[in-house]
Parts: sequence; structure tokens; C-alpha cells
Amino acid sequence: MQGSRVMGSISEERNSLAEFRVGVDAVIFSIDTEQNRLLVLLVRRREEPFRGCWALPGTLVRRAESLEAAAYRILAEKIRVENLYLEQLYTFGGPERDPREAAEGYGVRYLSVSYFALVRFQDTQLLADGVEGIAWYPADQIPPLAFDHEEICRYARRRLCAKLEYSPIAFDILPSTFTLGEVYQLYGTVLGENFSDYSNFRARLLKLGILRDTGQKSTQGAGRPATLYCFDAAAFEKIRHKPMVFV
Amino acid sequence: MQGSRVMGSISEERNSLAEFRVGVDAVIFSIDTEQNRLLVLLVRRREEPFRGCWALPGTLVRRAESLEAAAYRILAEKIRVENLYLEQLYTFGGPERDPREAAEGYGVRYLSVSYFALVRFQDTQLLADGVEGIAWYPADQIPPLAFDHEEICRYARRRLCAKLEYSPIAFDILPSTFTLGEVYQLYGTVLGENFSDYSNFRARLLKLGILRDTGQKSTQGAGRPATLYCFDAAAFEKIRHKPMVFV
DNA sequence: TCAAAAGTGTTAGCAATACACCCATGT
DNA sequence: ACATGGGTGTATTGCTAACACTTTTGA
Repeated sequence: MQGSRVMGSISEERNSLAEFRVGVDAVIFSIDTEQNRLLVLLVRRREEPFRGCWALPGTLVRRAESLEAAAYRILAEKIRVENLYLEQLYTFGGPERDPREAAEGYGVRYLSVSYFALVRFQDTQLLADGVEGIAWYPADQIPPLAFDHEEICRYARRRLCAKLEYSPIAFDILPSTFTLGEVYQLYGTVLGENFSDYSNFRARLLKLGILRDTGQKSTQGAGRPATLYCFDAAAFEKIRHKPMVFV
Repeated sequence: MQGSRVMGSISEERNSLAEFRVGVDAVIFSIDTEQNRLLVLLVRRREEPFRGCWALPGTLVRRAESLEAAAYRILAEKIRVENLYLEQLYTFGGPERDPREAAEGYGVRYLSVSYFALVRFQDTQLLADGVEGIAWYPADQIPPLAFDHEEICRYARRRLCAKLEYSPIAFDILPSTFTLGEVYQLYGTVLGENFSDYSNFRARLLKLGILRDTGQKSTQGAGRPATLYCFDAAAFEKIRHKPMVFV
């Protein structure tokens, strides 16, 4: 393949190639540590196909725009947030994943490069996108979605849980200083109540040596004031190649 | 965005969208347990840009062909192999990753959905693709590559090591029955000599309970005959959700 | 009988779990 | 003083790393 033919057959080959529209879809998780809920942002589609159906927020990629930039743009159009974590998830691109393909005689393929994002519900402000539907749904009560978006959601959920266990993404969305209780709540919300004893979680986390005691205390309501920690990026760099467990 | 405009501005918007050519590139690793080498399959480009330069084997996606099918096609065109493992790696799609974009006025974007594959060198036959260049390169002696293929290679290598540690992909490429020594060699070749003591590796692996003793023995040259095991898919299904370590 | 390869056992140290318990603060 | 949340300590259990050892074969 690939250029081993004479000129005539190249255009022949080109006709058999798929033409692509490339979209980026984002699974935006928000963690509500107060109500212990993991939420996903959904929008209601305003055009065919699947008009009126819930779907993941998405967009087509513009000229000179990177895939990641498109993903950030989706976020910026829907929500206002300080800290977030974003990473590419998977590229879904089978034929027949979009009914428009059949309508257009299979000449055009719709490819979705999906991203997953993580924010904190408390730090996030939903930008009312006109009067249309946009809402946070609990991650375990997702309604039927357009296209293969339910599959994408499930995939994102699995990745989120896995990432949280061996990678410090929690500190990307926490404020610059935080208490260990806040970290614990965040993990509990995503992984489920009984993922670990608080005392053991605490010990593991501190032993990693990537949190620095700021000396400050945080007091809210009754109870002993909690120590405020901050993420020590330099210390993390030194051990980033080693396996580590936050569970 | 997304259809909230009147008709006139839709075509205006369409002009600002990128048009995409979607290719699939494959990082095909082969494990040579006899010489303890991890190899990557490279091909020499026969067309501009980067003519004559080494690159990952790749292809453009055809009509009605899934991304994965395209990846399998790349493999089938280059090698003949019994057992293999294949998974999607990452989608590289920034503008300016392909010089053709600039030449064509940034109207067209070249997007690469990359896959990584794993095969065993001993089971693999290279299909001589005409007289042109195609070769196995040791994974730590990769020559300069076209496009961003070096980055893709590095990324694939990291993923391979990670996958090997917590996922049973080794058994996808081993023959249906194998000795524990063969498994150990395979891990040693990828992860480096001193990844683990043989005795401990053995104990961990057997304790997982996903290998079944076939009762048969394998004898080759001097030395005590080795027990032949097979992968117990049913047993694995029961524990696939739990974390497991093969290191 | 010796080398080669397979397979078993033993130990010290470390990490995970499941608790019980002490500390500081608001009401 | 007591409820509330933060923080510490500890005993048990299991796992890991390192290494010594036995078994079965071919030459």
C-alpha cells in the first residue's frame, strides 16, 4: 500500500478512503463532596440526529485548533471553574456510530475523540447556555444518551476510578491548600464509601511524602482544626516513575 | 455553538472547521525471548514528506472500515502471526504535526489514531513487502523517525510496560500451552533482567489462580522437564475486576 | 556425576487492615 | 460536658525480596 502504485490507481484508492468529520466529546465529571455525589455534565441536543436527546457536550474541531484545545473550549463554553484535570480518553470511530453516515451514503465518517475531565462541584459554575437543557446527572443515573455516548460514559467512569488510585489527579482539582479530610471525602465520593479506613488512607498518603504541611489550620464549625496541606510538586517529580497507591 | 445559529452562519462556521485525513499508525512490538530483545517494526517511507525516512507502519482508513480493522490490516500486510494483542494507544492530532498541512494552507489536518500491538518474535514471519525497507529495530535503538512517530513509540513503550504489570496480555501472545519459564523470559525481556526473582514471580503468578496445569511436560535439551500450563479464561473472568500484579 | 533447568522452602522486613484511643474546638 | 471532627498508635495478618535448597533431566 501507501504509494507503491502508479498515479492512476492513487485516485482510485482515494475514492475508497473514508472522509472524516472529527468531533471532540467530553465526559465532564464533577465531584460533589458535600452530598457525596459524582456528577456528569449532559446537554440536550438541539439538532438532528437525536434531537431532544441527552448527550455529552461536544464540538467539531476548528482549523489550527488542537484536539486538546477543542476539549478545553467545550469546557469553557459550559462551565466556569478554577482547577481541573483533563485527559484524552479514547477515539471512537467505527462506521455506523452516527446515523448521518448512512444518510450520506457512508461517504462521511463521524469520529469522536473523547476526553474526560474532572472538576469539583463546589468550585464550578454552570454557564446557562441560553435557555436550553444542560444539567449535572449523577454518574449512576445517566439517562439514555445519543450515539454511543453511554458507552463513552462507562469507559470514562472506569478510567476515572483507575486513575484516582495510582495517580495524583485529585490534587489537580483541589484548591492550593486543603485538609486531609477533603482529600478523603473526594476519594470516598468517587470510589464509594468503604474504599478505605480514614486512618489508613491518611497514613499512606502522608508516607508518600508528596504533601507539605503549610503550618496553617482550617477550622469550620465544631471539631478540632485540620492541618492545611499543599501538594509538593517537586517531591512528586522525584517519585513519579515509581508505582504508588492512593487507595 | 452547535446549531444555535441561523442558516447563514452555519456555512460560515463550516469554513472555519478543519477537514481531516485520518490515518492509523501501529507500534508493533515483538518480543524475542531467545535473544532477550524487544523489537519494534519500522518501515521506510516511499513518499514525501519524509521520503526515505523510517516510520511506523500506517495506513489511511477506508470506507466502512473501523479503526481497529485498519490497524489489523496494517499488521496483516506486514507480518504473519498466530497470536497477538492489539489495543488503541492515543490519538495525535495537533495542527502542524504533518508538514503537508502547511503546504495545503492548514485546510487539511492529518490525524493519527495510533495502536500498539504485541507479538512474539518466534511466531512471527515478516512478509517481505516488495524489495523495500522494513525491519525490526531494538526498542532502545530506534533511529530518527518521520513525523511525531518517535513520541508515539515512547508512549507505546510506557504503556506496554504498564500493561504487562497489571494485565494478562502476555497470555494473549503465548501459545495455548506454555511453561512458566517462557512467561518469565517474556517479562524479563520487556521489563529488564532484574524485574523480579524467578521464584517469587512464579509464586505470585500461580497464586493468582488463572493458570491451569495441563499435566503435560515440556522437555528441551538438558534440565528437568517443565510443566505446561494454559491460561484459564474462566478463572480470570472471576477476578478481572480486582487489581492484580504480575510483576 | 555434573551441569542445566525446574521447582520448593525459609526468613526478615515491610505494608495493609481493623481497630482503639487521644486531641482540640464550638455549643 | 459533650458532641464533633482531626489526628495517633498498635496488633494482626499477609505480602515481598532475597537466597538457599531439592528435583529431574541430558550429556
